[in-house]
Amino acid sequence: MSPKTNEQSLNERLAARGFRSTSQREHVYRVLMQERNHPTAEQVFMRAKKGMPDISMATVYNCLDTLVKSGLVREVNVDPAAMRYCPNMTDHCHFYCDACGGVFDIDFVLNASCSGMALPKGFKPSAYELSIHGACPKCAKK
Amino acid sequence: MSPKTNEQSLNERLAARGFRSTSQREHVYRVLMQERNHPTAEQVFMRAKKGMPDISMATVYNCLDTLVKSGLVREVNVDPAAMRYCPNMTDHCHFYCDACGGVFDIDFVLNASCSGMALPKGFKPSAYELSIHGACPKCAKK
DNA sequence: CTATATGCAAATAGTTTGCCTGTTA
DNA sequence: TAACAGGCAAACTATTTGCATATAG
Repeated sequence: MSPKTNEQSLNERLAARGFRSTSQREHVYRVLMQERNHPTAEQVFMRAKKGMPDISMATVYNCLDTLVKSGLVREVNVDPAAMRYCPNMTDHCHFYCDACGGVFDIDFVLNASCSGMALPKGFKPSAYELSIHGACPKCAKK
Repeated sequence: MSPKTNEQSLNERLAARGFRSTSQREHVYRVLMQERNHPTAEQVFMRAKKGMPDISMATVYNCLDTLVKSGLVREVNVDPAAMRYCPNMTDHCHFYCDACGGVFDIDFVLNASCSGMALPKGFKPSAYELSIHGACPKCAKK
């Protein structure tokens, strides 16, 4: 993925939902793509300020919301304290390390044989989120 | 399950973790068992006040925390806005209806063939939580 | 040009904390 | 009778809102 491809995809995606392309939205998206460790909104804010000192917290929340609505970013909710954001839109789930607090992407598709069999008639699922808690490889060694 | 069996189990469970049995804890647990629709802490508080008008919000949070630590109640985190609580400790996941906001228990066990295959070496899982978003039978009809 | 987005600060919601009093084992 | 738990109110954190200004299309 070249940066240019990402920018194009960003603009297209925003436009597709009727959102304007702004420097703040591009910047927040770039911040998320740069360091993909599932930052909280607060962490995104602090990183975003480095390259754009005048950006405000409210704008970061607005941008994140817009990016989520445009399908470019996904909300992750492993930690009850604060929402975390992830620009990886492929099917995957999240592993939350209870020892170090880290969040890891796990490639994993809940296929029909797993997810469909016990869902009672009438329920129409639109999204699955699987969170796994435990110890990451580094913490498990101790 | 008779009420007496539950009380015994409650006291035993609390004692097993070194917690005392108090009327507030028993009451909060009874509230959760009575109407199992995954209430928020606020909703538990309002229901608890009916039979115990002097109970405080902080005590409700304390009791919920104690019950969770005793393995009698589980935290459910489908809705980012507020934590929800569920006294159903059997293996199941939660279906969150985006239309009406309801939370439904779905009997579902993530068995080894589903959950184990893609987890990279080194990760030691301790708990899984699967949340499904979509429309419940009632809302899907519209 | 005009609808939409930003920046700021104040407001809100959920949850936690401190401190003193009450209760359990 | 200690250690633990509850009540109350204030504090804290994450997020949202209102409003005036700026900007994209």
